[in-house]
Amino acid sequence: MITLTEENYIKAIYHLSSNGEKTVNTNAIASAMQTKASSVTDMIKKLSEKNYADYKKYQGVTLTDDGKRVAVNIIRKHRLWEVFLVEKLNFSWDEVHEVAEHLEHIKSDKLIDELDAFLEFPTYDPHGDPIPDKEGNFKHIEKIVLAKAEVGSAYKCVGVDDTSSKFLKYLDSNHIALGTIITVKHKEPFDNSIKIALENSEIVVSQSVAKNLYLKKI
Amino acid sequence: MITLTEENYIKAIYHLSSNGEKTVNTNAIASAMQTKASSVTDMIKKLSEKNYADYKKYQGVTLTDDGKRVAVNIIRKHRLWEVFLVEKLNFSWDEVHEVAEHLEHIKSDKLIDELDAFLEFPTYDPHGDPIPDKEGNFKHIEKIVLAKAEVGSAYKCVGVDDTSSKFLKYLDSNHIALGTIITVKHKEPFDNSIKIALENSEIVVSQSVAKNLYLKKI
DNA sequence: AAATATTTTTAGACTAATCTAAAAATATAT
DNA sequence: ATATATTTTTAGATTAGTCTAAAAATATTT
Ligand SMILES: [Mn+2]
Ligand SMILES: [Mn+2]
Ligand SMILES: [Mn+2]
Ligand SMILES: [Mn+2]
Repeated sequence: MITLTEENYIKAIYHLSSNGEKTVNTNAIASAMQTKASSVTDMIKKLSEKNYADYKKYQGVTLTDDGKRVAVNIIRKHRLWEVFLVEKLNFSWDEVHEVAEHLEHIKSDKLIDELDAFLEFPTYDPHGDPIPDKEGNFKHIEKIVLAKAEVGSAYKCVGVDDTSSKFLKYLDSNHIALGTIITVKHKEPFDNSIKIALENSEIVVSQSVAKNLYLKKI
Repeated sequence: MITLTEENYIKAIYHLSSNGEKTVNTNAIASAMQTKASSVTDMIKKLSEKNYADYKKYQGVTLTDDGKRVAVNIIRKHRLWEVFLVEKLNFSWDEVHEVAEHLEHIKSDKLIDELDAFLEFPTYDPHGDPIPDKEGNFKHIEKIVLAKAEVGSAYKCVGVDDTSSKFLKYLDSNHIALGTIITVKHKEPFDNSIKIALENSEIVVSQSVAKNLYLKKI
């Protein structure tokens, strides 16, 4: 039996290690989980005992194949529920994360497979993140961050790094959504702000915005 | 903050007291919750401190208005999710209970109100049980148990007492569902079995079946 | 290479929910 | 009314997850 808390730690480690590869520090996990390093040490010992993680004292932690499987499955559930909330229950993209954080822990294979079918097997969630299929496979989307885009080129908005309500509402109020076409007009060296052209307007976005918006060249 | 465990106890007390009226014993709760009496004592003390229950030592427990409100809200969520699972995700009525047992604890008013609307405000769940509305109101359905039905009369099947998978599958295999028309043919005094007529068949059901099937005279 | 700073782990304590075993209260039978 | 049985409560442990404070290991400066 795997507990809800273990699942959340495994998911955090997975995200911090960019897909289960590189080792993750205790402090990084503590800050991601909003807890203390001592709690993390206890938990990674447990995950290691249960064979979800490999861990050597003071050397950080990586997920085992079992651990990665668990992580990807929770991410699959999280993202499918997010699609459900937006597509069927009139949630906006800035409202779904918190609820999905809980729904992702409901344990029923039939539930999630039927939900997947009901939603017609979506491949991306409302934030542009790919949804793993039943076997855990998903394609890594080709994307760059706005901060690295080149002046003069046109891009399509395909995702966000920060999924906080604040950031998503900022995008809403500036008429930026997934699929929006953006042309980079000017990069200001002084503060790294960027002037971009949308369909009917030109706006200047700050460096923090530019680092959190994912684009694909078109 | 109310915990998942507290919610489950409150729901159990509500069901055992037939809608929060009469007092409920420690042992009854223990057996409903599949736990020990000593654990129940601890929990009802806590519920009492949090003002969800009234409790005097050795005298059993009743729910406060707050406790009843919590119970009805969980029941509303449980039954709405059951409808969702059957109507949208191809679950059968014997598969929904376990999953709904978990989904009922997801805390989001928007989620449940939008789900209610998405399902077009259903008034009964897949087992014939009424679904409380947002304010907690629901009508008590007029119904009798098959064991008390009169020979010669015709009834409509409107609910079940036992919602176990075993019983529901038994009904499926005998072509009895909500809405099925049943005519009582004979009551056997020897073992209290009952011969009933369905649309195209006559079957004999045992006393245990007769005590768990709810009917409405037509 | 030693001193200092940072990170990580340990030790010990706390809360929620559970358990077993024993004590206390209540109910039932003689 | 007394003895017996049943129910309920208490006392003391246990487990999961968390915390603070101190110790140990590792990393960074000088
Ligand atoms: Mn979560
Ligand atoms: Mn998402
Ligand atoms: Mn439950
Ligand atoms: Mn039901």
